[in-house]
Amino acid sequence: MTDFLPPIQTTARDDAVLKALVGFVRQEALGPGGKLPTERILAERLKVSRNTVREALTRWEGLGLVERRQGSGTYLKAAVSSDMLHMPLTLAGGNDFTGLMRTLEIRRALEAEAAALCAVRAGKAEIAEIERKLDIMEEAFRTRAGMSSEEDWEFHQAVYRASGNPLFEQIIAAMHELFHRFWEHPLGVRDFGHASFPYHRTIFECIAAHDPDGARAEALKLMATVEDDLKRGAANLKLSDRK
Amino acid sequence: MTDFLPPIQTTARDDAVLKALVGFVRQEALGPGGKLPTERILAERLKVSRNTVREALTRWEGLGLVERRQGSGTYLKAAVSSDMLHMPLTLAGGNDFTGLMRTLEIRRALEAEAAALCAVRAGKAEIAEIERKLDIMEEAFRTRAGMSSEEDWEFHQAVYRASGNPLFEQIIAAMHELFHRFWEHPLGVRDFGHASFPYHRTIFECIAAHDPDGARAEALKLMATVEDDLKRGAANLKLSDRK
DNA sequence: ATGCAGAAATTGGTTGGACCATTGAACCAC
DNA sequence: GTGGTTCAATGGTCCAACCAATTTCTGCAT
Repeated sequence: MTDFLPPIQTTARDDAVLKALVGFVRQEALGPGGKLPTERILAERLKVSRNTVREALTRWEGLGLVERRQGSGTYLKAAVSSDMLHMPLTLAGGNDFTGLMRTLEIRRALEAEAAALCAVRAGKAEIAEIERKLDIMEEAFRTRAGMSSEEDWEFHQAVYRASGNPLFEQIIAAMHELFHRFWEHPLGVRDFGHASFPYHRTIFECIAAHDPDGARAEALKLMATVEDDLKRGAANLKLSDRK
Repeated sequence: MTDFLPPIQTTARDDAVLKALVGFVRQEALGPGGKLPTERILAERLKVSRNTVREALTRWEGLGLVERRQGSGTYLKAAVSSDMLHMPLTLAGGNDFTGLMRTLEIRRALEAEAAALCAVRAGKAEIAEIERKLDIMEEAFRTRAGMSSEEDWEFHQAVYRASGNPLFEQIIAAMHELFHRFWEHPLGVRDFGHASFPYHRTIFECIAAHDPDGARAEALKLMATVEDDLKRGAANLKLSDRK
C-alpha cells in the first residue's frame, strides 16, 4: 500500500504566502534585522487579502521568526530558508521551582555535550574567541564583585557556537529567554554564580587541550554548582516566606 | 543607572484572548480532543472582533496546541494550562544529512543525561517497566531479524519517563516525529541498529544498579554506534548515487 | 421504520474596506 | 540644538459579507 499520494491542496493561502515570503527573503538576501514589505504591499502583490497576510505573519511571529512593530514595520528576527523545520515545544508546568529545575537538567545535558563537541571541533580562532569572552567575564567578575551574568552568558554562547551545531545555542537560548527573570534575579542568593565561576576556566582549558571527556566532566561540575545554588535559593525563599 | 523600567503594556488583545481561553479550558476541564467554542461565539463573548480571535487561535495552531477543521470546529490537540512555556525551535537545514546529524548530537546529549538521572531516580516499578520493554524489544529483535525500531523507541521512552523529567521525552519526541521518515527507512543500511542493540541491556543494568556514570557512558556508546551507522548509510548513498 | 440523497445550517477561511494607535521623520518655534 | 507639532506610514482592530468544507436535518423511496 503506497500510503502517499499527498492530499491535493485546494486551499492553503497562508502557507503559500509564507512560501512566497521565503522566496522574497532569499531573493533580497535578507538576514536578521532586515525589514520586509508592508502588509498592505504584500497583500497587493500576492493578490490576497491583508488579513491572510496577517495570519501568515502571525504564524511566523509565533515561531519567533519575525517581529512586528506597530507604526514601524515587520522585521526578521532569524534567518529563514526553505528547508526549515519547526519544532514548537510547549512545556507544561514551568513557572515554579520544579520547572526551573527541570530545564536546568536539560541544560546540563546540552552544556556537557556542547563542551565535549567543542573540545573536538574548535579551531584556533574559536578557542581564541572563547578565551576572550572568558577574560572579559573574569574581569567583570573581579570589578563588579560577582555580577557577571551577562558576560557569563556570552562565554557559554561562544562555546555553543564553537560546537559546530547551532541547535545547542538555539535550544538553550530559548530556555534562557524564558527564564530571564530568574537568571537575573536568582532568588535572593547574593553570591549566585560564585561557586560556578572557577569551572569556566577549567572548561576552557579542556577545550583548548582538545580533551572532550574532561570538558564534559567540568561542564557537569559547573552545572552541579548552579543547581546547588538554586536549591539553596529555594530553601532561602521558603525560610523568608515563613517570616 | 537603573536599567529597568519594563515597558508598559497598553494593548495585548490576542494575548488576553488566549488567557481567557486558558481559563475556559480549565473551567470546562477540556483535555486533548475537546472542542472549544466557535470563533463567532468567542468573539461575541469576549467582546472582540472575530479577526482578533482568529489571530490568537492562529498562534495556538502554530504551536500545535489546537487544530482547526473547517466546517467542523476547533479542537484541542494538547493539554493547556496557565503555566505553559512555549519554546518554538526552528532548525535551519534539517532535511539533509548534516541536519540529521545535528539532531542526533542533541539526542546524544539528552539520552546520556536521561539515562544517568534514571539511574538515580528510578524506583522498583520503573525499573521493572524498563526491563519489560527491553524484553519485548529483544524478543522482537530475535524473531524479526533486527526490525525492532518501534520496540526500541518504546524502551527509550520508558527510560525518559523514569528520569522524572518530562522534558526529555517531550523534546526527543518532537525530534523523533520530525525525522520519522529517516528513522524508519534508515538510508538503506540493512542492519541499522544491530550495532546499538547490546547497549540497551548494558544501559538497563547500570540503571538497575543505580550507577549514573555507567549509564551515561553506556548511553554515549549506544549513540556513537547509531552515528556510525548513519555515516555508513550516508557513504552508501553517495556510492549508489554514482552508479 | 430504514436508508439514503439532497437541502439547510454550522463553522472555519477569505475578502475588502474602514478606522484606531503607534512610530518615525520632517518641520517649526524658541 | 531643544523641544513640540504635524503628518504620513504601518501594524492592530473592527465589521460585514461571502466562500468552502463539514455536519445535521429533512423528506422521500423502499
